[in-house]
Amino acid sequence: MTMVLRSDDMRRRNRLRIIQIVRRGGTVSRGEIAQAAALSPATVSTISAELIAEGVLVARSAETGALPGRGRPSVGLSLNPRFRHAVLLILKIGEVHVAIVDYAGSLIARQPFDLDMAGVSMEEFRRTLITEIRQTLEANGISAAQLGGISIGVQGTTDSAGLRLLRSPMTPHTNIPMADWLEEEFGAPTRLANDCDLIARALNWRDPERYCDNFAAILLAHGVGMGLFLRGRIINGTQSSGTEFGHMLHQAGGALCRCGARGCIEAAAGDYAILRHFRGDPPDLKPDRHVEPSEIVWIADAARNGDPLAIDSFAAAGRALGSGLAGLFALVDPFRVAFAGHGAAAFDLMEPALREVLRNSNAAAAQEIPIDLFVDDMPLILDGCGIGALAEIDATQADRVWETMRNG
Amino acid sequence: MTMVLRSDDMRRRNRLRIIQIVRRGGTVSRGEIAQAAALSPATVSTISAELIAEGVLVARSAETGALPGRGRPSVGLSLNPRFRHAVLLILKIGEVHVAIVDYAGSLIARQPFDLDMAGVSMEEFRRTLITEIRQTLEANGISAAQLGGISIGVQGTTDSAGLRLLRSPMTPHTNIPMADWLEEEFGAPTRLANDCDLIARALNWRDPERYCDNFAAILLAHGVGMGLFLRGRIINGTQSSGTEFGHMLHQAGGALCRCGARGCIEAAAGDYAILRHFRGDPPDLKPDRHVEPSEIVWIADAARNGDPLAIDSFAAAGRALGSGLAGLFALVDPFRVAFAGHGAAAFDLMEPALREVLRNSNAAAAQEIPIDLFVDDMPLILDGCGIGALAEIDATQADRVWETMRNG
DNA sequence: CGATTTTTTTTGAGGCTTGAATTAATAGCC
DNA sequence: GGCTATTAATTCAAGCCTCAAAAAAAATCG
Repeated sequence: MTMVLRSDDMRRRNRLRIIQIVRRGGTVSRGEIAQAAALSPATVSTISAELIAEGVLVARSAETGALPGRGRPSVGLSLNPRFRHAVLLILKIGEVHVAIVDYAGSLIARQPFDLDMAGVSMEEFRRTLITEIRQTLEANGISAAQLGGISIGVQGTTDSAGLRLLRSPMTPHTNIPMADWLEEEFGAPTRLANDCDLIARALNWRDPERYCDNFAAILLAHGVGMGLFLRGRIINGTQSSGTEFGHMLHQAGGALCRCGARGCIEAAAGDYAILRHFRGDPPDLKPDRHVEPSEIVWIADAARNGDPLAIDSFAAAGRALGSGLAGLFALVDPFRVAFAGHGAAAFDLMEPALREVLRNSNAAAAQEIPIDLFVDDMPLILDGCGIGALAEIDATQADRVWETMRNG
Repeated sequence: MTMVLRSDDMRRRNRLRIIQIVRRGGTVSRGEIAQAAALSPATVSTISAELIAEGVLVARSAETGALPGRGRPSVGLSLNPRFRHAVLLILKIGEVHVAIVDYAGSLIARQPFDLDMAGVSMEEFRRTLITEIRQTLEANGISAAQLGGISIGVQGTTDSAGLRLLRSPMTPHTNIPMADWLEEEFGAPTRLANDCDLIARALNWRDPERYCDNFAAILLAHGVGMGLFLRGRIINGTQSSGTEFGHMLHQAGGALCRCGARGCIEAAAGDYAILRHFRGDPPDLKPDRHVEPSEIVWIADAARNGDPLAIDSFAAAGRALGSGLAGLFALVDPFRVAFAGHGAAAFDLMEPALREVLRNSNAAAAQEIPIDLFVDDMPLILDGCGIGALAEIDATQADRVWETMRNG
């Protein structure tokens, strides 16, 4: 019979639920799963046997001893790290990181290499990516069959489906079909995501208590980006990914932004804006294409030593960020904010101005919002990228693989 | 056996799906339902028999003849209008509308009455509502058993759950537990919703093609509110309902708003703001508590006759609205906007300034957004309120009512 | 009036989940 | 060491649910 529709639907959901519980819990006994999933022990037993047979889960090999209890000891189930692997690709200005995570989420390889996307053709870019991924896979002995997916974190906007890089400060090329490239080459599902969204996802994964329903991750780097969660769901553009917080208007006719407009938040709070302000350059000076993070550190030091221009540079950045946040807080009430990226190292210099703007804003209680700092954004981006790739594989795996039912 | 968990879950979903298909389609045959729901005819037959036995659906009583085909004629199923009724309560400044809809969505009664919420105590307010609702129910012969729910549309913000009116321009009272009042009194589930959200919901219901994933409804009246859909879901505040578009900052240190802050969008685009501007009153003059819509019409006529101050009043309003929209468009890409309320009758006077602001904004293609006008907001609010109440009843009805299985 | 056509219902089978019973695996105690 | 108590996991029979196929129903057409 071909009845594979409604009934299997239930099974699919329960399989996925069990996988997710194990992913979240690390090592979980069947009984604990049953409780967490609100399923009967019988069902969990059946499904977990299936998942073990398919190689998705593994049962504890009888160590991890010293259990307190008296009766039959419970057997911990965990994700089989070797079931699948995912390739993570993090694109930054001038460099690319290739990483591999196993199915349990451990980073088993990470390889950065220089690549100036601005200076190469699309074809060259494509080939370089493929070569580097292939090399990393081979160096770690990952076969094509083991590759469950590729996840890419980028600066810039992608299409809604996460298949194309529409535009990015990293390159003058637009509408780059990166997912198609890699899916064709490696035969594994590939998705792009905005780096700020990945940071937000990583925070949500790492600390679901703190970063649950409503919060934003703001990346302070050369530009300014935001990943926004409202009511537990990530908010994206209607046509594209990412919320373009950095290009909301801060000041009409204000400083020149990388995007060509004037008065964007980024044009006051991005690295180049702080540097431009500190140098005393005119606000309509064309933004630098790249600023060494060390320069920002240097300006921050100057500010901490009392340099008035440096102090004012960061205050201006704080005001811009505050004004953008005030707008959002007016719209949807205040929420928790995490600042990430090397700019967060100078957040103490921006915070007074930012809080001042919030205090004077229309949103009640906006000045009270909790703010967290994560200076090193790379671990978060990798984390978020990995979570996304693995969740995708999990979803695939919810559909039962019939062929594994062959012999024994 | 008490096994009522997983298996029934599937049935519940399919019941709900069928009810929703009939609600959307009006009169639908079993075969059409099967196709729309991607269920087998057998399943639809079983479930619809159940629903008919429970009184949720009714089969066409064999008129509506003149079917073209040859074989057995299909039997149209439709919602049983008499299955349940819902009370709708629309609160406006100075007046309340009580309405009753039947289960099929027809408005079967509507009664406005004057009530100055600002001038009465909470207790008095409660009693008046209950009295009016009771009268309307009795006048239409609706028993308590037939009352499936109460839905309330309000200006102002409610809590996330839709149980309390947190604050509203209609009254100085705050945190009014309206849902508790009426649930206690009438024994029917009661929910509050912001009027702008209701307008957005109504548009989405009426024309799902046009108002589908991303759009906003902006209510132009004494104040300015917004109901926002992103990715097909309504966006609300993190602590409260409604997106407070009207209180986003338009101009730092600008005109005085009803909310006490300065420079809100509403303080330039609300009725009182237009009137204040036209009169030449200082922008920090305390806003009027009420402005007759006819005054706005009068000013609009003046503008159309060339009065420069009137023209400028509406231009200022258009600029404020444009600046708020530009901010949102920068954040999440441009989307379709519907303006509702009597202020929309003067939209032609605001549109040039609004489009001008968008044209100069950072959001690409923002000037191209389609804008629709709905001068009469009341039908939309009633519609949205009714849809919401009925959807709630549908969801309840998805759980099978066992007692109806008694005899025959 | 019977043949044809289209819709709906009935029937039997397969899947899924569940509570209860059963089996498995360990610690404690004499 | 052997027995009992205890807890975890599996097995089993039953109840739902959906589905495909067959049967029935209700028209039209010739």
